[in-house]
Amino acid sequence: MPELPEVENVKLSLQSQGLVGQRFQKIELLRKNLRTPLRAELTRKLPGQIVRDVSRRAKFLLFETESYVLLSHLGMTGSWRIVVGEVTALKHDHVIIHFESGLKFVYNDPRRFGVLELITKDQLLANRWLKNLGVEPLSDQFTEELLFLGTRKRKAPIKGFLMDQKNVVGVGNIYASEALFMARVAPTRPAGRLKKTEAEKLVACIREVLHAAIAAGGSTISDYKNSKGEAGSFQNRFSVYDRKAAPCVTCGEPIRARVIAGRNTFWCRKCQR
DNA sequence: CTGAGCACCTGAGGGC
DNA sequence: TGCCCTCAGGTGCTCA
Repeated sequence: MPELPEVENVKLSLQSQGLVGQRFQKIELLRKNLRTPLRAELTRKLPGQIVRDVSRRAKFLLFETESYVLLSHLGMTGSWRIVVGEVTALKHDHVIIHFESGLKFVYNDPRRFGVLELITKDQLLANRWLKNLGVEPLSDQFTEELLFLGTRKRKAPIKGFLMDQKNVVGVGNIYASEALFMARVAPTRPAGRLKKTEAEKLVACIREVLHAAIAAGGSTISDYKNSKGEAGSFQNRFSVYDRKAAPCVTCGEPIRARVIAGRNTFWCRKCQR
């Protein structure tokens, strides 16, 4: 479900709904596992803690309290919703968090590829989910040098390089295709054959696509919603993603689709080289 | 080290 | 209507 723009919008909607400042009262675990075990320490350690900050690192949400950080990854189908008053349990609700204010915070995830883990603050850098993550694409650290030098001698397609979270984070299957289209680089191109000027262009296009998608509330293909239940609209502006055989928005050539780096990939063979 | 393929899981949609 | 197949926004593991 969610790439960087969607996770960023979940973060923003949670902030606007007043999650920061809420004090945990009770945590209900409705099952034992998501992708990893839901540890019972969640129910013991969080009560009494206050949410001090909600942030995002790569595709993870970080709920920070005085002593801990609650890490949440939405996998493909995870979602958080805030409920005022009684919770009507839905299918695939797995965790219900009660705050002292009466607000409820509910995690739903049909495929259960998500992750929810509590760590202490001093474990942040060493944490297994966070320690190997690459640079944030919207930060100053994501530069053309990094992309150019990082891709030298890489033979695999550039699209896979962009989706590998060890290199740059937050870019998934949708935005890799969209950014490559905007930069006019074919997703099949061996990463090491990227020219310097193209690396520069690609960095700018990744930023531009992600910013535009964030501003549009993310992309809702089937079920993505922010914590207020609002869908995104960037799917209406896809240039290539999920547009197999449809005319290229630039030249009219039918959009190609093929599995690259393990995922269905869309591009224009005329515009992208 | 790199890169490819598979695994995890449920549900939606298409073909028959 | 029902069955079977394929595919889906992610990512860690194993193997060559």
